[in-house]
Amino acid sequence: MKECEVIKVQRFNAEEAKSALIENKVEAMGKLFKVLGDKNRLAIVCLLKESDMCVHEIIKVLGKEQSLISHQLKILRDSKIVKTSKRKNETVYSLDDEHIGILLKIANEHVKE
Amino acid sequence: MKECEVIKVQRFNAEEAKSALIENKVEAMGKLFKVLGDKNRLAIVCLLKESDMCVHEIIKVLGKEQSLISHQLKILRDSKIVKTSKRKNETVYSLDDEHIGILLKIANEHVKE
DNA sequence: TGACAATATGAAAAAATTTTCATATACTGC
DNA sequence: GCAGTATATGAAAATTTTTTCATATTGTCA
Repeated sequence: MKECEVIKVQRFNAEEAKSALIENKVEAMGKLFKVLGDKNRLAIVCLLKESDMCVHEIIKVLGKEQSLISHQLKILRDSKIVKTSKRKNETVYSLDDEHIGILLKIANEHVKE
Repeated sequence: MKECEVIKVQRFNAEEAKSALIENKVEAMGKLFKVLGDKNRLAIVCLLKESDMCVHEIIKVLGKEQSLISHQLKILRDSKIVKTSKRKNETVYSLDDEHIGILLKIANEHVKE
């Protein structure tokens, strides 16, 4: 294969580009985006951005099955996107990290156009 | 079902919460995150953040099949995350939107911890 | 125009994810 | 301890997504 024009012009170094990818932690970022890329999980995260909530309430607002919400909450917990606390026999969920709120804000701006 | 404690305490209104979700354009945001949630697509986006590139070069850096990259580029195009221009018989890809760069930066910070 | 390089695309195969169903666990108040 | 509420979890079913394979399209240059 012949080297393409752009490479020649930019004197682009493939190895360098690839190591830049590693440094950027593409894999971990991809996992984060993937978790936020499910509509139920994202809805949960958006709700929690407004207010902490117990599982029961999330189920009520989203109108989905308890089991489904519980599974998605586990994925969100495992991804360190949400955290929990206990109140009597309820589990209260909240966002774990302020970055997530910012991420939502930027994504929302992108989508607005 | 009995109303849970958190609801009582916060006087939480489910309808209000649900309409907040619509306003936030959860669905569109979810699609954006989903697109960025694939490791190959995200790798492409990270590369393009550093420098515009033709398809050939992307393939070389990522070491994947031409067809796979081409399919993923189409998804990125359709999502308005990347745009193209022509240079002789090559197609040069670049990021379409400055928000994406910011999004990557925030996501990277979240992941760093 | 013909040959080749670069990229795109449709459809099938392979893999991963989401959702449901059944059931388990844990905690509260009596 | 018992009954009931709240939440979690494993595994199967359903669905979606990713990857591959074969082939098509488009542009360049001799």
